[in-house]
Amino acid sequence: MANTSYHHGNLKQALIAAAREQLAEQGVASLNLRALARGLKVTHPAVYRHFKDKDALLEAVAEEGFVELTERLQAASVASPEDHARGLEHMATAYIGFALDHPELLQLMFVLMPASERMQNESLYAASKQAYAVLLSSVAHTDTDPYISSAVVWALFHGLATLTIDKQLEVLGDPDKRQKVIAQAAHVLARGMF
Amino acid sequence: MANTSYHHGNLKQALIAAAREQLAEQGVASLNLRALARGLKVTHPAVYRHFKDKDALLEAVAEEGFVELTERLQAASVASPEDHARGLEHMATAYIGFALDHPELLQLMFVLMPASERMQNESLYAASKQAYAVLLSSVAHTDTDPYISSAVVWALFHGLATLTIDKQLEVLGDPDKRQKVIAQAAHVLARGMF
DNA sequence: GCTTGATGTTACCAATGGCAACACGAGTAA
DNA sequence: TTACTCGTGTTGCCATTGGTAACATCAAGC
Repeated sequence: MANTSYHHGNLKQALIAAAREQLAEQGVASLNLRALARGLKVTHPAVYRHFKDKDALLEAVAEEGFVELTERLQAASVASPEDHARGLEHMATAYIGFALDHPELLQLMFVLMPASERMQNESLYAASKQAYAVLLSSVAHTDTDPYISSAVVWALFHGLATLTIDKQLEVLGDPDKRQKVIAQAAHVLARGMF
Repeated sequence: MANTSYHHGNLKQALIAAAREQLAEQGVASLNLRALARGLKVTHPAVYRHFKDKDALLEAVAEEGFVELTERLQAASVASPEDHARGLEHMATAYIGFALDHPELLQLMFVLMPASERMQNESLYAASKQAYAVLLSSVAHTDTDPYISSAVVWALFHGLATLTIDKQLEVLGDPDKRQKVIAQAAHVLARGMF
């Protein structure tokens, strides 16, 4: 369809893409539907033909985030299938790399939406489950309860990622030291669990 | 001063307290100045006599949060000064306890405000530093660079706390299993670092 | 060509953060 | 006592934003 016509043609996907852009550039606080619509040469109520409300659009964005996070974790986990310690480091690096590339998106995925809300959106919930599944399989060979181990791994990764975003620790600002922290984290996990 | 008079008497503190309440009960999304003011029998522009804007009020709330978190961590860290592994477990329990008691507050403290903004508020920044200092001192005796070690510890604690809030992991929903995860986390840290 | 359904537009509303001008009232000095 | 002043609260207003309802337009099938 030509975008010169009355109808946009692919407004739904365009909205998600535009939302990701504005999210990355201006943060979630200043993300508003009217600006999105304006950017797409459309009036703002048009959004409601494709999304129930603002949250629904954000959920679609978050879902894309989980898909991408899953891909990165997957790629990292198959990189060194033998060496578990190194595998953990690769996954940690992947997780934090995602956080560095898409800080606002990660916040949206985890914080902006209460988990209860996330679970009511079937496809979003499925996407988040898939990301978790990668981590779960990475500790499947451990002695201890994999659910407990995976919680520890996930928490450490997630904590590193969020602290990196928040710039809470100066250490994580310097890429060199950041990698040392990641290595240390992977080391600690490996020594503590395997 | 009597609260029957034209002037409220202690509006600033009352606002902070009311904000904490509304934060805990309804979440940050629906926290609005007009409702706060209404609850205190005051019109909403009165808020601006005590806080530059909404963010300034939220920063004051966050600061109280950091003070309380610091107290809890401090209490936990002095509980078993000899046994480092047990000390870590106590601190983790304290951190997650705080997250369970004040989930929305913790999110406000870390997520709602970009770190850059936090650092521009001197007393808020100082309060957050103090919380970190407790953790830093808890790994001071380690061989490895304390800044790197503390980053790992902080990340693991923070990750556990945020995942608990998000109810991301079912494991963390059951108090019994939650304690197992905490124990495992402390165990991993202790084995990996000491 | 006419109808129908999907998609966009126009016109509106309520809630909210914030600003400006004014009002009150307690303390101070004459 | 009177008058001045400053801190604090109020009234009235505005712009932005999410959301709804009624109408308009286009594409596709009959």
